[in-house]
Amino acid sequence: MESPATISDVASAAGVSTMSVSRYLTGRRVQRATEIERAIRDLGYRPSAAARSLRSGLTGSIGLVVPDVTNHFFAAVVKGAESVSRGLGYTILLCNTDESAEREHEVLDALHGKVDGLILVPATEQAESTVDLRRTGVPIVFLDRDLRSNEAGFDVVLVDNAGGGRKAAEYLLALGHRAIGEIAGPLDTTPGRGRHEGFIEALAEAGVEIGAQHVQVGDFSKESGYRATLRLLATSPPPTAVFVANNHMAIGALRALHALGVSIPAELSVISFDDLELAEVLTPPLTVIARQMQEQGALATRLLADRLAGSRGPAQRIVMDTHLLIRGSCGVGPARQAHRPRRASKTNRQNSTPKSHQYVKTPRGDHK
Amino acid sequence: MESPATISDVASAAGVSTMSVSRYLTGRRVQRATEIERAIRDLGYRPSAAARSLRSGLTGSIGLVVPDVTNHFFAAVVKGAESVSRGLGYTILLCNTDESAEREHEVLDALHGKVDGLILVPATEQAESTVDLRRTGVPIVFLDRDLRSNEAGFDVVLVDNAGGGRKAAEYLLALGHRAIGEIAGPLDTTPGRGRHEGFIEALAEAGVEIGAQHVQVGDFSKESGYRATLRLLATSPPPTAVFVANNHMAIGALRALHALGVSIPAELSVISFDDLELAEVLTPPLTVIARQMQEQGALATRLLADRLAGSRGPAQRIVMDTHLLIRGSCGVGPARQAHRPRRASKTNRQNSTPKSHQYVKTPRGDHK
DNA sequence: CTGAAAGCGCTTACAG
DNA sequence: CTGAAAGCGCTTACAG
Repeated sequence: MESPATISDVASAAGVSTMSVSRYLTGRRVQRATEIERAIRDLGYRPSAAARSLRSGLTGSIGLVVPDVTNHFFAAVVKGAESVSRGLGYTILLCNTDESAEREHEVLDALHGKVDGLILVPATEQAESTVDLRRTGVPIVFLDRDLRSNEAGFDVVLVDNAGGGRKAAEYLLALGHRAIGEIAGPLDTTPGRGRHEGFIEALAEAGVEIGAQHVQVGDFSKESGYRATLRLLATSPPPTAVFVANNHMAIGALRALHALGVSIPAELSVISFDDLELAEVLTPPLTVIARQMQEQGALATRLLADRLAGSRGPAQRIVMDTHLLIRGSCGVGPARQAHRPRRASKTNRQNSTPKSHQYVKTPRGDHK
Repeated sequence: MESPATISDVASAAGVSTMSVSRYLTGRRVQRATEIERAIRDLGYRPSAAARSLRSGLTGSIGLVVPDVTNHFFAAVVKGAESVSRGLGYTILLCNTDESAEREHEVLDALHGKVDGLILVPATEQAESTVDLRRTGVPIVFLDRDLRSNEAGFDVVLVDNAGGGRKAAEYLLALGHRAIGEIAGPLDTTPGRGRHEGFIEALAEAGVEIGAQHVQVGDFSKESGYRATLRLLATSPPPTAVFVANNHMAIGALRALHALGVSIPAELSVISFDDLELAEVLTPPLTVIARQMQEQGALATRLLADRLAGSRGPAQRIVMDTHLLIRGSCGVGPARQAHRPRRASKTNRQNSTPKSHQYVKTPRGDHK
């Protein structure tokens, strides 16, 4: 394999200086444009990205750091970001942090000097990492999660977490639920805390108290959603409805409910934050708080690109809206079931929940 | 913001030459190691990736080109590749092609000079693109799809598509199905053709013919799976079982069946190639041909890394195994239903399918 | 409009 | 082990 042609090779072949070739490449007017063009084609010349980068200090790349691409939300974010960035001439360097601050640190290290800017879903809200981030020297846009103290003035593209949690609560309340559970995300993350607070606030405003044992905190993983569901069902009395704070925990919750043969919504109403790809073909179809996922990635990318293009001004804080997608996983609660009042049995504890709430393993998948 | 420290700054501060700093950075023995170390820390020195890249001709990055990250299979591949590559010190440049050869061309162009090697899921099998690929000059590993004429000797990491298609067919045959349909992928792609051929071959060996109208070809998208399902159900008589050749078309198929109120597996048995995240909580749980998805990305990355490390030798062709995951979406077919023989009504055409196969829209999600 | 010179920040030979 | 020089392939001023 012969070594690739350089700008000098092109210049010699075209009988001009390297400067003329450089000018031609950047679209400026040159005399011997045709000769240069032919030389480039004949030699198969491609400008060296490394040399350009060294000279200009620019890489033409954007770093995108997410917890986990296999989470459909982040996959959608990546797609939105990739689509916009390609349109603007940037390529995307993708990294997973697996929700680990340590990995995040490694990853930001590995990205140093390889990107002109960063879109980051921080693994932790701790301000400590801010110090590291300022050091990177490149513009950063936070996506979906903020830092606890964002004094550094980073741009952020969030979703209205509190509003989404509130919508979930209000919907369940309107259906007549009063014993309402929550599978919350980590309370030290923006979406975990925001969704939780909006949810709890709306319940409180309606005068509905949620027992401590009805708030089970997970870590946004499927496994934690599964375990939290088991814990929730073991309470006495168990809730008649549950809000699951993200898609992966919802998948875990659905697996647990399926394994236990809990009927949705007859025995438990379920609503999740973020839509699932198969939500509508589940039995029953899952009711969710949805949002525009790809658009969130696209927005963050446009914001970053503006900064890269020199836009100054105060840090932006974009909050995208959520919407309630009513499908079939939430049923009418006790407060609206006049003919079937719910009995609050104070005597029944732990292993002796009321018969109607006993979760027994029943065969599934054999009914039509 | 002051400009970042260079190797010269470190050298001055430590009272040595830039060469000693360079030596120190590459882990070789130096006299004033402690002084250099302190200077690096004090100045917050980070070597310039661009300068290193220009000098060494290496980028420390791998390009990963997939059709669509929001497809769970490719997301898993990305995760596997990212994990392995980070362990080896590479970062991942990710691009989507949206199954378009034109976009693939653009993307490969954008990646030129930014990566040391490429993991590519080619949008098309056409050999024509091979020419372009050789021009890139970097090692390439094909993932999941091969080129029609891979004379160029690229490494490939495939899954046993024909074997998977065969397993699906054999399972449906064993259940007693004889009127079997297929929603195939594009026949000019490796997985599309491979799965189709394995499937058809197994049916032929069993002496079961599949009518032309029972093979509906899609483009691997959800929408095409939806439409193909409608076409399949419009045949007369419709099949009693269907094999869907990928995950996204399976999602589309499930949506169509759900919309039409077709009961699975009573009216139609369904098996898909590639598992779905919610497969087990569907009603009924979906039976699939599964494979190790992340591992496929990881394998391709290791293979590429070996090449980048100088490994020569003939092109490798790794074929990963599939396995049948029996859940609940396939029922017993006519050949094993002695008490309920299936009537082959030659007189019924098109708009007059037998009553038992009339697909009427019925409400869903309200049954337990 | 054009070209000779300098330099972006490193590392690879080459002498000491 | 150490350092002065050269050069990777471009582009930014600077003269003509």
